[in-house]
Amino acid sequence: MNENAQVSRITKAKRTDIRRENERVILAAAEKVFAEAGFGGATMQLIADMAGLPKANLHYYFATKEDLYRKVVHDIFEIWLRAADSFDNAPGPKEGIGAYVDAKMDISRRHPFGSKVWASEVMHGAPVIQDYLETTLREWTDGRIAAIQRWIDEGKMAPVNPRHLLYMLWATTQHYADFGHQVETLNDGRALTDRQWREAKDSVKTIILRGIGVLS
Amino acid sequence: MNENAQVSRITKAKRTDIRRENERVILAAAEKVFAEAGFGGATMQLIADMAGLPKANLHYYFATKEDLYRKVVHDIFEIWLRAADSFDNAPGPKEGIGAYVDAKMDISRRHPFGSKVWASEVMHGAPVIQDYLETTLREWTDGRIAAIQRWIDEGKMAPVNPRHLLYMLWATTQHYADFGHQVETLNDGRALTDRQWREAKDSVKTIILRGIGVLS
DNA sequence: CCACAACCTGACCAATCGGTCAATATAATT
DNA sequence: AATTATATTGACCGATTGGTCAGGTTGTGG
Repeated sequence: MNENAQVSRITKAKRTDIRRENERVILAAAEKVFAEAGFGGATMQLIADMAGLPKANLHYYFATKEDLYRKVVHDIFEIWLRAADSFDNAPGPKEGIGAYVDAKMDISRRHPFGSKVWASEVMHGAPVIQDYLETTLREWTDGRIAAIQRWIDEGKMAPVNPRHLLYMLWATTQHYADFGHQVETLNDGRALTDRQWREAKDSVKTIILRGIGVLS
Repeated sequence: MNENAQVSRITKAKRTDIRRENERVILAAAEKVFAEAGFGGATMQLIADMAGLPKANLHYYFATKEDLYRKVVHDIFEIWLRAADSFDNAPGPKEGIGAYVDAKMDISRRHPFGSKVWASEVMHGAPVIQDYLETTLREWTDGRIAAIQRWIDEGKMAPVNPRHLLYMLWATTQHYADFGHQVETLNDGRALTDRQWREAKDSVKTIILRGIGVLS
């Protein structure tokens, strides 16, 4: 019985793995195709080919193209939000904003497809994640604005408009993902090296931190 | 004969006007639809409806969907490049970069659709304007980098990486167009007022100019 | 007024799309 | 070994797409 239970657990895990692995492969392929072709330009056939599965199999795991897309957008939003943790529990703007830039730049480098999908979604009027913008993002933004305002009130940084500072952080860090192709083209068609990514990070942090008066 | 010539000139101008006016209407509709739906999601029928013309009429003026798209992208690129003039003939970084931010922010406000089409095009790997990136944009960028470097060498601004400063300028100013929907949602769903646009401009300029050491 | 060119458009077409389904194969349970 | 649940897939379908075209209308120069 013990043996049976053991086998049962193993094989049960195997079936779970099939589903999880296939969903993972499909989501990865979808993220890339949606990023490169947009929602309208992406086809289930293209995603299926990239995932190495028959198209009908995709519909077994994700009922519709929109369901699949929604999952992709949701996943990148989770990653995006998690980067916010760098902001919290920071003693001051230098550490908090510095760490946030680092985290967002790392996301741009490691999840360029997801970043593009998110950008594309917002650019087209956020048809499927409008509620996220109005609830979660709204609350997150209000919280950070309050934190920045507190730093200003405590004299830890120059009095700048916290909202526009946030927008500047988002825009600048996302640029390296969303406009990565342009950045690469202007870099002789080559992807940025480790050293170049470090220089980009440092440049962004230097200008912004000095811009808010926490660097000489 | 004089009368005939006069009439001829008028009527000839009228025919030219028909073409020019229809092309204008079609391009305006196309810019909006491409921006809101992406190239793949846009349909000739939707553009035709928005332009108030039969679909077949669109194909009379623009042979294919891609031709139409190409023209839209080309037009916004021209506007984008023209904003660069603000950069030139400036005595120093404070005036040059300040004027550039102003110009780019005005473009984001007045041509939000075009900005989105451009962003979308680059995000999807610049399938139709790759040559622009490699030639015109490349030369423009190299020129401005040299100009910024000259300012640095002359001690007119802090020594920052000119390339990443440029990227920051592009990203930040474009953000208000490309992510305009997000900005609007976080502004209680209302478009920015004149006053808010002015505040955005001032915030961006203050942070960046202080960031490069030309403001106390 | 005539002849020619430019402009307009409803009807149509092949291709492709997202999605369905019945039949089959594989894995898990008893 | 039999049964059930899950996973797989080729073939198919209605709907929509970009694009075509023949036949019409309108404007233009002689």
